[in-house]
Amino acid sequence: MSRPTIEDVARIAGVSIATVSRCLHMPDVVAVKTRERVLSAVRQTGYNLNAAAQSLRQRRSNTVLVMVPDIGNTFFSKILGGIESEASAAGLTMLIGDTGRSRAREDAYVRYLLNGRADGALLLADPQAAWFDIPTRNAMGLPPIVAISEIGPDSGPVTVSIDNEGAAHAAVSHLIGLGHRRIAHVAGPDSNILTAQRVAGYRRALHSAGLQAEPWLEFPGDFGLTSGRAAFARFQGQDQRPSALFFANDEMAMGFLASAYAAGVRVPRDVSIVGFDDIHFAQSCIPALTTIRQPRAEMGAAAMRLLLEIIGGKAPASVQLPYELVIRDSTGPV
Amino acid sequence: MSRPTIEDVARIAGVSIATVSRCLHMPDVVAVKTRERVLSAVRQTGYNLNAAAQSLRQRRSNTVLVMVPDIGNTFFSKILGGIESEASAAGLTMLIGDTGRSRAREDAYVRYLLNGRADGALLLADPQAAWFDIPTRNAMGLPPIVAISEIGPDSGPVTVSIDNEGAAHAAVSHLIGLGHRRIAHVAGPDSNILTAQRVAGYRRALHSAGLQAEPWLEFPGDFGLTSGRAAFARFQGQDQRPSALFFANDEMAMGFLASAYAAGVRVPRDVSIVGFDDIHFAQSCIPALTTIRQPRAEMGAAAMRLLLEIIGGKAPASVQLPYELVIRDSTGPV
DNA sequence: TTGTATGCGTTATCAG
DNA sequence: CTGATAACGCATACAA
Repeated sequence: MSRPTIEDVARIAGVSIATVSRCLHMPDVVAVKTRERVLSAVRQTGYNLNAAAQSLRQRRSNTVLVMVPDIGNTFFSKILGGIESEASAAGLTMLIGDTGRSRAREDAYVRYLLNGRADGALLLADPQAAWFDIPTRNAMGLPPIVAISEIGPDSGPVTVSIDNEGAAHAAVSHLIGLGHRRIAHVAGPDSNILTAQRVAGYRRALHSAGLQAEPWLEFPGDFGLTSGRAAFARFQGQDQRPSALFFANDEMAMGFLASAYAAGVRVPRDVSIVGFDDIHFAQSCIPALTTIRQPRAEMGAAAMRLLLEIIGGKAPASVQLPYELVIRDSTGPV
Repeated sequence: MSRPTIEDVARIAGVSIATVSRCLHMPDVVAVKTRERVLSAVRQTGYNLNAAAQSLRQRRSNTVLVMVPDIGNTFFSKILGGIESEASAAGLTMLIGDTGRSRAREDAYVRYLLNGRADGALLLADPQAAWFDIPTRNAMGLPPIVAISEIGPDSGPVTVSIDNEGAAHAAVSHLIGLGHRRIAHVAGPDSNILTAQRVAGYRRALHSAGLQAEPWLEFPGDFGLTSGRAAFARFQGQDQRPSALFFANDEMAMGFLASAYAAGVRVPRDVSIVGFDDIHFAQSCIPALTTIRQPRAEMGAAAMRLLLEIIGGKAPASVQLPYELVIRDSTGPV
């Protein structure tokens, strides 16, 4: 048997479909007795609104799509929490699409958006394609997009971010303040816009202290555990070992910590470590990780609010939120 | 300006809307010249299908909804990967809904499903409500649901899981084999069905070895880092300290490890630790964590395949997948 | 190979 | 307060 429609309900309640619809959306405009009859018919049939029909008629879906590059990356979870709370407060359902940084999957979600299944989107990563060009989008009346964090300042879309360069500067300055002079940086992947910003902050901090930025102190990385382990191997192989390392994210720092521990290199006695992000596990690293906290829930919430404004016809400006240096046990004096 | 419709395309291409539709869905049935005219008109207008209209007409949405209890829990990411690959192979878009184990949010996603916005759902957690009662659902022609892992055997829905009791038994037997006799278990939350299964396996393993299951060796927990730390506090406060602990998940084990390290208690020298799940960070714990690996990608893929079968009208049986005891460095002889 | 016409289930407008 | 009816944009059966 097939799904009951509004018509089935109407017939059973002995009213017109218009009245049923009103009972569902503006209950107080219909007579109490009628309303009761209708609602009872709704229960009796197990009726549910057909979203496709509703959405076709109303020209909106009451859904936001959040495109995430990698759900497995714990960094994103709290952002999602912030988004969700704002979204549901506005009566929207938040749906997450995991692009896996794959072009094909990203395309699939973009199509989803273009097909009108979401009223707008939040983008948590550098898009693989340039489909999001804002002027074009707006001209065509397409659903708006707000980007979070991993996006360049000139990319077009409205953005929520922190001052990545400043944060990197603060992290490295903390190490310098502890007396470190030979400080390495383990960078993110070249393809990621954040990488350049954090490298720039690292270099600027060195310069501010009258230090040279040495190429051999800039380690490659890809945000993964393994590249943290690789960084340790490289660290250990060097004649002039750095006394401190600043990592472009926490996960790489954790990989380094694991390798260091196994090799008998102690943190912070032998080397100081600073991460970036303050992910959930940073507090339970051994030792607990000094890192840059991004206000993730706030970032998500702010982005969602921006999106709602845009949907509402306004044209808000991008937002920059404050970061925080969280000093734990992985950093110490030289 | 508003979104172009199929009619705009038809007008510009000088054909009927039926032909446009055919160009999009059955291109080879339309003359090459016509097709070219149409596709060019599509490009020119920037036309995109209206999913609501299509879905209303076709009575399906080509979408699967995956309900996750907590996106921040790294355990779920690989499951999602497995689901995604099967889903996209079948031409379906995978959408993730994060219920946050909240009844209200779960309801929102269930409504989403009931409203026909997804053709089926995958449930990665114990539902908060009993809305998923299968016989009722099928009778009403509602979208099918397949559950993964965290669900009781009699709950109704088709399920993909591992033998949790057997896995717990294997973990504890491993400890017993190493000579441990006083073995504690840090359990999951009572509300979670897995908790009882793993406790049962723990007890059975003790009994098999002629040991008593002592209530004071069963620690409460909630799957969070903090309850792992609490377990350490309790462990340290005991007169007769266990020589080994089996945790109902890796995250709690990690919390324990961090506290133990800080207190100078060494693993596995002073105490052996076994986790459950083999999450991403398990290999980078200090020391690397012995744990039970669940074939997460496979579980996701299997669940998706089951769902597709059900959507296709079949009535497949539940599936149980093999687990694996991964022995790393956190367990050693007494 | 193409066009015409109908209906998918709602919401909103307009009368009554 | 309630009912009839016209879109919404598309896919498809049927006719040409």
